[in-house]
Amino acid sequence: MLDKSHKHVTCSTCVSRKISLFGTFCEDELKHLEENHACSHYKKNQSLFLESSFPRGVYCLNQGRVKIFKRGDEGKEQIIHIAKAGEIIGFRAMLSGEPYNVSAETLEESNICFIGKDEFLTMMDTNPTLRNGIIKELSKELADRADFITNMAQKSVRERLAFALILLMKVYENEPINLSREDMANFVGTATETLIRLLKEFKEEGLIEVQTRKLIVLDTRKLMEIAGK
Amino acid sequence: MLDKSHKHVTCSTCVSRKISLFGTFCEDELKHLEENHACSHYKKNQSLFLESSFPRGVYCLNQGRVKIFKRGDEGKEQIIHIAKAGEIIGFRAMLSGEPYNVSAETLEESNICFIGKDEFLTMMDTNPTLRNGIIKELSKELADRADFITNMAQKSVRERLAFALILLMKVYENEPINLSREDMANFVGTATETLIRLLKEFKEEGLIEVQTRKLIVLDTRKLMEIAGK
DNA sequence: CGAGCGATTGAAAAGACTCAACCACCGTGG
DNA sequence: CCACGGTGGTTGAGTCTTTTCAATCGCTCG
Repeated sequence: MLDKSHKHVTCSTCVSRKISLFGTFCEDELKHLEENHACSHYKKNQSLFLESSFPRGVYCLNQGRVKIFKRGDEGKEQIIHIAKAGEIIGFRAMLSGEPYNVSAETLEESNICFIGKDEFLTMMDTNPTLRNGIIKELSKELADRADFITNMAQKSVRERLAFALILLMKVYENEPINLSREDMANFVGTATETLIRLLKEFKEEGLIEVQTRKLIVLDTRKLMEIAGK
Repeated sequence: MLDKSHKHVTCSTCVSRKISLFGTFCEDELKHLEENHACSHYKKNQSLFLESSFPRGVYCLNQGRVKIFKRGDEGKEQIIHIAKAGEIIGFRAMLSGEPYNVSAETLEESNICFIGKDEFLTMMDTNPTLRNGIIKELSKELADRADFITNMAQKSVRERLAFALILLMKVYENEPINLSREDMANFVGTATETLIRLLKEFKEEGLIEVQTRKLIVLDTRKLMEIAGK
């Protein structure tokens, strides 16, 4: 595993380059970024940052998946988002000037680069495209969260699970969805037992296929119907 | 009411000036803004914009209160936010480049100024303070919504109501909270009947005082305890 | 004064949660 | 190589919260 932890990804070839906010960087900017970031390997279930601590920079997820969550009163996690390769993590708190409001933890082995606060803010100041990209990103997420709130408030657990599975398909792209039942329950916002019972129903209805932890969606259309609008 | 509708508020004296994102504007900017906005009077329950329509500018709430909400599958409203005097409304969708994801409607008579899209975007481009203020605002709201989601997912209706009342105290400042039971239920995310029963409990416990529609919080501390962290 | 809408109450049903027990798989150490 | 322990997954039963539906009340506005 040590060799993996030293795996070096140049910013020019990094996935985030293609997908993310850094997509429009020119050669010079890339070179600069290259020199000012630290890439490291994370094991499964490693923490990137904790709620209420102070941001020192942003994380660029090159490979792997990361859950963004918040703990409720009784310590139960509510997963707000699951980030996949190419996403930049943790810039919201940094831009708000407040401590983190959520925690982030890897769901699997991951390669993640760290870009310091000053570095990132300077880039934002000097690169209007990046800046606008970030503003757009923030606004879109705000819209997503309004949807999330409405779903939570008005949909049944069954509907929310169907919705969550559709979201998870995008997170896992062509791979099977691979999440612990507890994490999945904490994403849907329900008890683990309830989640398991509903997965069983979906399986019996032929909507999904389950192998232990792994889960494949068979009938997206039907799931969408269940999920509602 | 016609005279009211012609009430003219200069940008220099507008409440939004003091509170909002425009707080740092210099004389020139204010003069410019003054010339390029349209101020109008809204009656109660008038719509500012509808979900899925396209933004043409932003609204500056000078006087009154506005609910920002989204309709779920069955048409039930989920209130995401209640804006009070001084807030700027509707810039998220404008910045995301997508149609509105929520609707906005006055809860009472209001004075609201409209600033066109180009106008607003130009201001953002030329005024870094405004720009940073907006970025900060977006980030903070994102954090608030993560809290909102977690509350919805994990708290009981009773806890959520307590929490909502505390938020509403801030929205209504020193005035009594004045919302229809239905709106309040749609803010808390519950059925109207459930909301009414819980309000009755709170009244019996001496936490609030109720006069028909109007509601005064008597024991904030206790409510906070009920609301939890 | 009457219509109508919002507020309120009651009763029953449904959905989801909790708790407790049990199972199955996996890696470890003997 | 196998027994062991532990974690995560699963099931069942009972309980509680919340919703739903139906009916009533009461105020306000024509």
